[in-house]
Amino acid sequence: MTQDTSDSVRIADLLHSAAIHLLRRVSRHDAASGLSAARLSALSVIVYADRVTMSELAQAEGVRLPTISRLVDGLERDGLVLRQTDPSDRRVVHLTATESGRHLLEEARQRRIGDLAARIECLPAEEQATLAAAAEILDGLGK
Amino acid sequence: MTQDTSDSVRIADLLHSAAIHLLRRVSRHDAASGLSAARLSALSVIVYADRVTMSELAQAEGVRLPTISRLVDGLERDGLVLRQTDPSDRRVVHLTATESGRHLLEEARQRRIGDLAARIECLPAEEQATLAAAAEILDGLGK
DNA sequence: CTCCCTAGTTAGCTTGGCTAAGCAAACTAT
DNA sequence: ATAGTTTGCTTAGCCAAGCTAACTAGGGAG
Repeated sequence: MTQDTSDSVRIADLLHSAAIHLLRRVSRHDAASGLSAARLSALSVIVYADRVTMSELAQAEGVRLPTISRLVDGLERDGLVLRQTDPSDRRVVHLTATESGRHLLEEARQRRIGDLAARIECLPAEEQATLAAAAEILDGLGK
Repeated sequence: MTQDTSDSVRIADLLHSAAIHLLRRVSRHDAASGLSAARLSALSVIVYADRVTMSELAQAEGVRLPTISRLVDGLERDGLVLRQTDPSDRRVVHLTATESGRHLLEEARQRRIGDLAARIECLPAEEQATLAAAAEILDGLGK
């Protein structure tokens, strides 16, 4: 029982630090996109959700509505996303990525994933399997 | 060969998204520290490195020197870190955390790890082992 | 001593975070 | 209906955090 707790704390610690290092590493390529970290992250949510409201995006980014509003101003000005007011409830604004937004994000994603995949490819098959299994478990953990 | 590549891309993709979700989740507790994300992250580097120069910190954070300089101004003003010029090369500034800085960081870390550990603890032992193994592999991957 | 390089800081800008206040659309209730 | 409330977003105004360019000061090479 006490053992269970200290084990999970140890694992949590390792995973936490691994996640930090992983993201620090892959995000070094993001500058090539020409977008700031905040905009790239918001664009990513919009692209993968296909359609989100301002409020949903704010919550996903862990940021307040006014922050998102200005961030989207920038993305819209750059032609990466579109605002569309919902006809059935004219208070809500839906966001969708433009073709150019999707394209830009896909390139950024490939740079990140490519870096990581190249290093994973050098691992023995067994370790690759462990990583894949762990990723699935973590996915479930997020509820 | 082609299979190897597409496998590692698939795994990279899963891990990347798992890392993002993991950090988004645990960082929700950071507001309780009273520090901004940038300051908390810088403090964490200083505490774990024990002693770093401004340049080292800038590189670790993926940010330019002037940004770090002002960030450290804030941390110093809050009594969380100390600047000390190196006597053997008076151009370089070493940073160390104060007791209060270390304490604040430790609390923030516990909030993050505690959240994660609690969820890991609910997993079957086998899945916990997989996570632990994966974390070790990822650690090695960062070189 | 002169020149240049390196480490940090300062200045001035833009972007990204916040709260408070505003506004219009959609509810609720009398 | 219409008065009041709630909801979703925007605007305004503040401060922190990012950048580049320009400066200061210490070290090293000649």
